[in-house]
Amino acid sequence: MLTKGLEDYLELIYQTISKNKVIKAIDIANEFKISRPSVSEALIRLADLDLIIYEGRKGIKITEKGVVEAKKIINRHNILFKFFSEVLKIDYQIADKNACKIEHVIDDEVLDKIHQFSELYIKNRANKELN
Amino acid sequence: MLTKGLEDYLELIYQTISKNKVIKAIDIANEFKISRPSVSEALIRLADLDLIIYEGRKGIKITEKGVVEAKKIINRHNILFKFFSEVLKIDYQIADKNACKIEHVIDDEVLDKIHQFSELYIKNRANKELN
DNA sequence: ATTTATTGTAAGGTAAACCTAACTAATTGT
DNA sequence: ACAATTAGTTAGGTTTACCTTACAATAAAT
Repeated sequence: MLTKGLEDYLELIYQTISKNKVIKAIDIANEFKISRPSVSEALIRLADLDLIIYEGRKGIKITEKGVVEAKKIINRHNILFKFFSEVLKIDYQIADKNACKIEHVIDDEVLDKIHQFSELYIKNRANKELN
Repeated sequence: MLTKGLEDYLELIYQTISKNKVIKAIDIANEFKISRPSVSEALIRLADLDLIIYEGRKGIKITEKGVVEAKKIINRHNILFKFFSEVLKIDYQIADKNACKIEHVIDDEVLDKIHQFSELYIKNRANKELN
């Protein structure tokens, strides 16, 4: 299973590549304020798990499996972020920071309920405002 | 700062003592499925932080400071548990398990909002049912 | 084209939170 | 009372996720 750190790195890799940008090991080091050797190690681990293809300076590519995994993580993040910011009206930065921490520990069953609840709540609120 | 593990152990110590029961190192080991030496070490650490008074076989006592800290943790747990079980209608066991994990990472600001939201939501639902 | 700066790797270290095995002290059963 | 069991400690080991220092390879600047 993927650790919190690896999930974070994969998330950033996917998001960067999605924007047609290139991501390098040093970008991950800077983003998460960890050393270059630690990133090196983490990337090798992600490659061992077939989530990325890592060829050092030649670049970082994400695999099919990596995309699936990254999307799962981002989906968790987005559900939590939406609930925090739109339902609870929490400031974006704090909503994001907490989504980032909770996305690694919450069970799918709970996440699904939050998702359903959020959608319903936001829809109902919108209907109410029409009257 | 208290780590996840130490928070969990302190929580159990407080809850057990609150019920006028005696808690021993081995109870903590059994509850969390960790070894006796690991508990020994953790209790020394909690004592170093002035959260408990630990005298080996003579027993574990909780300090004023420990009570304050434990109550904070339990409060977080209860807020999350109530939200999960009463608002989201999640099964007790899963609600408890997730509260247990999230209580260690969530920010106070988010917790407060969840608390307010839960109370309001439950109250409104009760009023609706009266009509 | 060389020098300089940047990026990545290798080697080895640290701290946290666990572990096992072996020992000691205290409690319990007969 | 004393043997057996239980509880806690000591000593030393493992794993994970970091770190620093030093080096190698590539890219950029002059």
